[in-house]
Amino acid sequence: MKVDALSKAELQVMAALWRLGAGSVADIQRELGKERKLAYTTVATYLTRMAEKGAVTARKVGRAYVFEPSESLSDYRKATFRDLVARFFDGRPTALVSHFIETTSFTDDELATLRALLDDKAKK
Amino acid sequence: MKVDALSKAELQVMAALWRLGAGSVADIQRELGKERKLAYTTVATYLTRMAEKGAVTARKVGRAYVFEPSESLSDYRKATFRDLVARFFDGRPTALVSHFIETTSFTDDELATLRALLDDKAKK
DNA sequence: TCTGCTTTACTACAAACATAGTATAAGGAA
DNA sequence: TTCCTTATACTATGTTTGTAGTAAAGCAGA
Repeated sequence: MKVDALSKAELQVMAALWRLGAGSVADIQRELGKERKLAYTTVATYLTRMAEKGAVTARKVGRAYVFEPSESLSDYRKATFRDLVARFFDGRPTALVSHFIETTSFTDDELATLRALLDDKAKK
Repeated sequence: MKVDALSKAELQVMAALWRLGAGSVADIQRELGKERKLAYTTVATYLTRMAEKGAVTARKVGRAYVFEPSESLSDYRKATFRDLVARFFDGRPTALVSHFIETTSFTDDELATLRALLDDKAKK
């Protein structure tokens, strides 16, 4: 938990892990390789640190460890946005929604979709 | 600019500065004091670093320097959310709004307000 | 069994960060 | 002018981060 205790580089590793679901150092390095080129041992170092911090869990599978995120991406996202809403919108999600509605330009389709969502909400 | 190049501690100083608009080391230390207790010289060190990074500007007023944010809170907020939208919602603000509408529970009043906002948008 | 890969363990090291002390200068009170 | 009080400048130190190398251990093929 407490994923925002991760450094930038660690977060990127975490992102790769979220994409994979789970994986070994080699898997993760491969997945990262698409955008970020890091030595195998560098990735291993990050993973070890992250395991110490409790951000990932490691279980031995045969010769190697398989790592897994301790927190799901959606939980992380939720926590991140809760923080942001707290910081910028006084903790009121409605304020955030208002802000974005006001400052975004939508297509007619998008407007319709959003309205439908609100109607749904109202019905319940 | 480029406020996300600030470290956590520096960001807190920045937040205090945004609240104040502008202030001397002493002012900022006082403002920070409410949540965060830091030595005067520590605050001064941060401010100096931040000035080097260009995140704040310093002008000598009498004996002391008065610091001022180089980027407004609202610009910072804008940039922050643009990043977040990019990371979590594939760059589509609409997706963010949808997400929040779906996951937030609104009062009737709030729903009405949001709907009114959408109507406004539609009219334009 | 010997030889390679694969993988972990341990170590390294420079840069950035968090935090603050000391020294010194400058302005105001006495 | 002498002495406080502020304020800045410079220095310091422990920690975290970013990045990776080396050594050693285990298993797989020849």
